[in-house]
Amino acid sequence: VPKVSDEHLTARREQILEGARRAFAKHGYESATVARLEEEIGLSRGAIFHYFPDKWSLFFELAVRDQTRWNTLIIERGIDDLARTIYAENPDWLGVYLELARHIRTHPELAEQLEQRMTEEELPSGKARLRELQEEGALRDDVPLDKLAEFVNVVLNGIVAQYASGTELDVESVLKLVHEGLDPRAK
Amino acid sequence: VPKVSDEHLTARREQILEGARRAFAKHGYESATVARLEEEIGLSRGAIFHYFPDKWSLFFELAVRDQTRWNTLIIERGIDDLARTIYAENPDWLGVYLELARHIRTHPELAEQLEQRMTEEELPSGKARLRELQEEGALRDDVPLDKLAEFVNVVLNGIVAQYASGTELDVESVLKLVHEGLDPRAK
Amino acid sequence: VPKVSDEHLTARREQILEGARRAFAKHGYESATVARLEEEIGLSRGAIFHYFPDKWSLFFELAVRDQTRWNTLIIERGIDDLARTIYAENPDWLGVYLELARHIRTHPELAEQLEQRMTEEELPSGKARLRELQEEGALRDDVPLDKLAEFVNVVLNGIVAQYASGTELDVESVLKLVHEGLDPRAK
Amino acid sequence: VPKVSDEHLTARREQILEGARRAFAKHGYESATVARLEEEIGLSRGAIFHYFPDKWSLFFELAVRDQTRWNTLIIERGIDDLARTIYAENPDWLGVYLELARHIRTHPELAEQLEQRMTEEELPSGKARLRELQEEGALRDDVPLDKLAEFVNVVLNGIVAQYASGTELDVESVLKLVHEGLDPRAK
DNA sequence: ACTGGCGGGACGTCCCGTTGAT
DNA sequence: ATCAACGGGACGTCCCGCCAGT
Repeated sequence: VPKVSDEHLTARREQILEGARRAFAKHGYESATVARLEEEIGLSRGAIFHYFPDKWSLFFELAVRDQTRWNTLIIERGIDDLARTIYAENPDWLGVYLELARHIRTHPELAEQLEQRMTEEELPSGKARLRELQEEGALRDDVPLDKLAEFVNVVLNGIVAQYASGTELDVESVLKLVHEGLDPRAK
Repeated sequence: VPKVSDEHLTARREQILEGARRAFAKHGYESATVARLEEEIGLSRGAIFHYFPDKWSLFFELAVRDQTRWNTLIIERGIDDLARTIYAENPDWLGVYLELARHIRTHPELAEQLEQRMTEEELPSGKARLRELQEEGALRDDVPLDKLAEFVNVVLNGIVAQYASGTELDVESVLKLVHEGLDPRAK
Repeated sequence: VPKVSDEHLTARREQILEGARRAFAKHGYESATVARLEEEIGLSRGAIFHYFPDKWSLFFELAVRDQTRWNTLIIERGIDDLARTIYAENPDWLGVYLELARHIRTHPELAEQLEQRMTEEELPSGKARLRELQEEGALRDDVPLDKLAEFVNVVLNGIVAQYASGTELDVESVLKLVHEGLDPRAK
Repeated sequence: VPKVSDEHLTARREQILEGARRAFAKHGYESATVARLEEEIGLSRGAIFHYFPDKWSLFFELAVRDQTRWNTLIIERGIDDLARTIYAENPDWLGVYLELARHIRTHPELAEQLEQRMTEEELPSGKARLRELQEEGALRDDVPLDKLAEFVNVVLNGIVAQYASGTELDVESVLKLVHEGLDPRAK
C-alpha cells in the first residue's frame, strides 16, 4: 500500500538520479561520498538508500540510461546526431562514465548484470542501421560492414574520451572527415 | 655516500613502478590499495614509500612515462606506429590511464604539476610532425592542420577508449580508413 | 528534525567528553589513541566522530571548558578557591592540560582558534577582580597591579605543574604564604 | 678497541643531544620524528641509534641533565639564580620538559629508571640548603621548613609553566614578591 | 663509525550502509 | 517516507628501529 502517489515516487527517483549525476560529475565516482550525494540531492542517506540499495546502483542506473539513450539515438538519428549529443553532454560526467568499463572488468559479476539490463531494454542492433545505410549507397561497400562499424565506434569513443579530457573539440569538422572516409558520395 | 649501488636503486624503482602498473591495471587507481601494491610489487609499505612520497606519485610517474613515450613515438614513427603501440598496451592499464583526465579536472593543482613535468622532458610538438607530412604531400591540404590534428587525436583517444573498454579491435583496418580520409594519395 | 531528543544528544556529547577526558588523563594526548577513546567512552569511532570532527576538537573542547570554568571561578570566588579547585582536579588531566601551550606554540593557527572561542564566551578579565581587591585594601598597592597578577599566575601555574608532576601538595599553607610573604625582614 | 678517540665519542654524543634538544623544542616530543632529529642533528638514523638505544633515551638524558643542573644550582646559588636560569632557558624546551612528569606517570617503569639515574648523580638535598638559610635568619621560622620548600617548588614550577606557555615574565618582580609577601596587613 | 633501505605496525580519518525512531 | 545516530572496517600515511652494506 503505497503512501504516496507513483508520480511522487518516480519524481523522487529522478531527483536522486540527477543529483547523483551532478555529484559524480563534480567529484568522480569514488570521491562522490554519500555525504556529498546527500548535499547535491537534497535528501538524507535514509531517503537515498530507500530508493537505491547502494551507491553503485545509482551510478549503474545512470550509465545504463546513457547507454540506452545513445543506442536509440544512433539507430534513429544516425552517427552525427549521436556525436553531437555526446558533445552536448557534461564532459565531467563523460569522464566518470569512462570508468564503467574498468569497473566491469574489475568486478566481472557486473558484466552479466549489465547484459541483463541491456537486453531487458530490447535494443535493436546498431549494425542493422549501418547495413541500411550501406544499401542506400551512403556507405562504401568495398570494406566489410564490421570494419566500418568498428571505425565508427572508435571515433565515437574518441569523441567521448577527447571531450572528457577537457579538450574543446570541433565536432563538425571531425564528422566531415569521418564522412569523407566513409561515404562514397562525399568526395 | 649511498650504501647500495645506483643500479640497485634504479632497479628497485622500476620494480616498484612495474608492480604498481600491474596493481593499478588490475584494480583501478582507488581500489589498488597499498596492501595490494605491496603484494604486486613484492616490497613492504616502508620500502615503497621510501622511493615515492605517496600513492599518487606512483600513478603520476607511470602516466608521465606513457605520455612522453607516446609523444616521442608519434613524432619519430608516426600515427600508425603509435596506434599499434597503444593497442599493444595492457587494456586494463589504458582504462586506468583514462582516469588521469578526471583526476586532473577534480584536482586542478595537478594540471600544473603535469605541465611542469612535461616541459621538463622538453618534448617537441606532435603538430610539427603533421606539418612535415602535409608538406610531403602525404596529408591533404584542403583542411586546416588544426582540424586534421583534432581528428587524429580523436581516433587515437578512440582506440584507447575502445580497447580499454575490453572490445577487441582490428587496428589496421581502422588505420586504413583513417588514411583514406586523410591521405590524398590513398584514393 | 532530529530523531532523538536533544537531551539524548547533549548527554552523548557529555559522555564522549568525559570519556575523552579520562582517556587523555590516563594516556596523554598523543597516546590516547582512537581505539582507547572508544574503549573509555563506550562508543564506536563512528559515533565519536559524528559528534566531533576530529580528535583534537575533543581535547580543545575540554581545554576551553576548563579555561572558562577557572576564569569564572577566579572572578567570582577569588584566588584561593581557584587554587583549591585546581588541586581537586585529576592531576593526570592537569598534566595533559599543560601540553596545550606547547600545541599552540607548535601549531600557531590554534592560537587564534582559542582566542576566538574564548572571546565567544565573553569572559570578563580576571585583572578587574584584582583591582577590586586592591581598592578594598586587601592587596598591597606599592607594587603595580601587573606584577601582582603575574605573581598570582605564576603561583597558580605552579600549583598545576607541581600537582601534575605527581607531588602531593598542602595548598592551604602555600596560599597562606602567598598571602603573608616569606621573608621575616620584609615585615 | 675504539677506532676513534674518546673526545670524538663524547663530542658526537653532545652533538646528538643538542640537536635533539632543538628538535624537541621545535616540535614537541612526539612530533620530533626521527627524520627531524636527523635533520637537526646532522647525522643519520644509524649514527643516532648507535649512540642511543631509542628516541626516548635521548629525551630522558636531556631531562636528567636539566634536573641535575637545576638541583646543583639551587644548592650552590640559591632560588633566585635558579629562577633566572630557568627563565634563560628556551621556553619551547621547557614546554616539552613538562611532559616528563606525564610520561613517568603513564609509564611507571620510568619512575625507577629516573630514580636510579638521579641517585647515581648523588645529589644532596635542596632542603638542607633551605635549613641553612633558615638558620642564617634569612628565612622565617614560624612556618615549618617543609611548607617553605613546598612553596618554593610551586613558584619555581610556576615559572617553568608560565614561561613555557609563552607568556613573558618579569622574574625579578616575582622573586621580589616571593621575598616580601603580598598582603600589606601581614607587614 | 656511519649510512639508509626496508619491514611492519599503528595511527587518525573517512566512509558506507544499517537501524531504530519519528 | 524520511531522518540522522551509529557501527565497524579499511584506507593512506607515517614512523621507529633493525641491520646489511660500505
